Amino acid sequence: MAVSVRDVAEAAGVSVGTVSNVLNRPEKVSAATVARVHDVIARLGFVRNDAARQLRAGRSRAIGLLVLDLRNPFFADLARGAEERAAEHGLSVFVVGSDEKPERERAAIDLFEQQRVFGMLLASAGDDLPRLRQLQQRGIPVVLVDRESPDAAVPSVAVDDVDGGRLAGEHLLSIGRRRIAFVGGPASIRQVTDRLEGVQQAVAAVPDATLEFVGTAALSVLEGRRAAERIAGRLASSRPQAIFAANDLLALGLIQGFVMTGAVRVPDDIALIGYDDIDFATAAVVPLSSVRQPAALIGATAVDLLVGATDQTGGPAHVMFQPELVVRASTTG
Amino acid sequence: MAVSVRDVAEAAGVSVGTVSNVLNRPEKVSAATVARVHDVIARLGFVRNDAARQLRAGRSRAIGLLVLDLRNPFFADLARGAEERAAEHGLSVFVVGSDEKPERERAAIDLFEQQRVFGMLLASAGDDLPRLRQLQQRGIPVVLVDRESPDAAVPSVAVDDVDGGRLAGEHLLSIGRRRIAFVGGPASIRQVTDRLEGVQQAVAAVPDATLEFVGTAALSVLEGRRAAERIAGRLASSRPQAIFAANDLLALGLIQGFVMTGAVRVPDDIALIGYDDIDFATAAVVPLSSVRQPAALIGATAVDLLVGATDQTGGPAHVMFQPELVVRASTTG
DNA sequence: GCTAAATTGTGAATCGTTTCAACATGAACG
DNA sequence: CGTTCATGTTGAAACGATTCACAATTTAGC
Repeated sequence: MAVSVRDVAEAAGVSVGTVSNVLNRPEKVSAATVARVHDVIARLGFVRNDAARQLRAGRSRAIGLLVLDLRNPFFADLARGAEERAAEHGLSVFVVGSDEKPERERAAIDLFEQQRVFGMLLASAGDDLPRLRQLQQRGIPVVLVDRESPDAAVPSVAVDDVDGGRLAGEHLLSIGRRRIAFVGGPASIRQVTDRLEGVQQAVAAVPDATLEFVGTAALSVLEGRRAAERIAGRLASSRPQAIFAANDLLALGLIQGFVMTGAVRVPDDIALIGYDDIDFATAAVVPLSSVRQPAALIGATAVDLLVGATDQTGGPAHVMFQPELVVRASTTG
Repeated sequence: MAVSVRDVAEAAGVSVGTVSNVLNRPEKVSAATVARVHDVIARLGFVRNDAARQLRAGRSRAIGLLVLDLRNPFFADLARGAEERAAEHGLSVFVVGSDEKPERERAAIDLFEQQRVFGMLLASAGDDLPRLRQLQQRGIPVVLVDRESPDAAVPSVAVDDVDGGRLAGEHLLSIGRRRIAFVGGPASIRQVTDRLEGVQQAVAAVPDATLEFVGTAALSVLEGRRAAERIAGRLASSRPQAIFAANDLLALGLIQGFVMTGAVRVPDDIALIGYDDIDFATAAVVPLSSVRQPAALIGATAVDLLVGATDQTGGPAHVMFQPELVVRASTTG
């Protein structure tokens, strides 16, 4: 059906080896032959078959990127950063979202392995250390993204989420709030537990401050709205004075919910801070305070680590970025 | 290096053909052999090589999905809808963003072709009809997404953008505004021109109404903010009374810009409506009116068309959804 | 004019899986 | 006992690009 190197070779009156050389090492072939072969390629509409190249080469020219949630702008930015950097290395990126589900995560990693990807960037919850070691042993480089490596042998690029959580907590305390609530979940997600730990530390340092945990089923706008309804449904006196949401999607959902019920004013009744500083945080009803992470840079750096990890033989690298507090109206009051 | 069927066959004392049968048609193999082979597979850590399967099969089990902008939640939703439906068919989806750049679009399509994807879903600007015909001729099914097919032979699933534009325009006129502005661009993007055409029709139907075109370099939050600054910088009397933004990202940027400059109140001074009805529209400073498109459904339907297009031999299908007006505070006044 | 060296080009082997015609083996039947 | 059938299993061919040792041709050097 499709045109192959063999067809091209025949039509151009050369051997398949020469066609391959024209494609991959044109300097090894006389100018006249290169031109002739290219003519035939254009005329016949020859398109290289990646599967065959890859089979021969042993690995693919694509990177597998697994993210927690494609709909979260933070991960979209991260993916774009990775894509851009990968393109500079002549690689492409295969993005898959796990939707926070461990089984989808496993399925994606299996798929990547079957595809013999160049390497994997894992920005999802998974704690399957043995699996990661196994992948490395099988020669597939892995970089953990947006999460600190639990194992020194696995390179990682992350932002210090505990520190970010502390930053958020300290900020809420600094504006005089004492009854703090952390809204987030499920606890299987590392980012959630780290950020919670950070705010716990901050709260523990102030004698009369308390921390409440409000669980959610996911890190989505919808779940935020639900949490808001639950909180607004309580007696005003038992509501928290400030909320730290595990990410901006939740935080925006919370604002939405509070506005809809009308019972809670932000920041007067409850101050609110999110995490990630996505574009939409600025445009919210009440512009949202947040903890910023350099999403695109994280993605780009992860690709660099992956490429470096295969080139040089130095030990695995661990890059850690510092989160940055961004104060807006939702915590100004 | 890696374990192959040959290794498995040898270790299990069977032929490679039998190993393949165990993997693909276990009912053809005796239960004892199936069990033995599976044991060996687990022990040796055998992982199928997709490249080899694909080379043999002639095509990949992955769908290529090209979108205009990965960071736009509308496309993220669309991608998720496609991914989910594809999974039901045992297919995976390779999502690539073109960032509105024709050359990146071409590169992505070339990549898909080299990968011998199962089919392509194109939700990007491209008007390269000959290329599409060529792909079809070469046996690669193509479905145009979120854009009406300019060629009956190419199946498509879309929302009537002209109608959506008219809906938005009529709504702005119905609340008494007469000096309307359309903010969007570049004009190379079909969605932009279609929506513009729709609002033009609506405006043309009302004698004293006028339409102004305010161009942007991209459909992003940042570009929306810039446009807002330009508009807010004019004399109040020469500003439009209502704005229809080509999508919600732009609209949210406009709101952000207007709030920052403080010179323009929404909707009192300028009413504002966007397009796509992304999740964040509800949570905006001023909840944003919008024109809703069933993003996930569009993605899922596109996959169905692709799968159907290869199965049955009926003519190419064209699915058209109707957009829906969603009125919120940004146009209530 | 002859040899050594450089330049071009060749073609068979290879990657790992699937397919399929052919072959055992054993059971069922008359 | 010989034939037919069903059930399991085999092994070689194919998919298409790349590689690499080798061959053919040209150029350079003396």
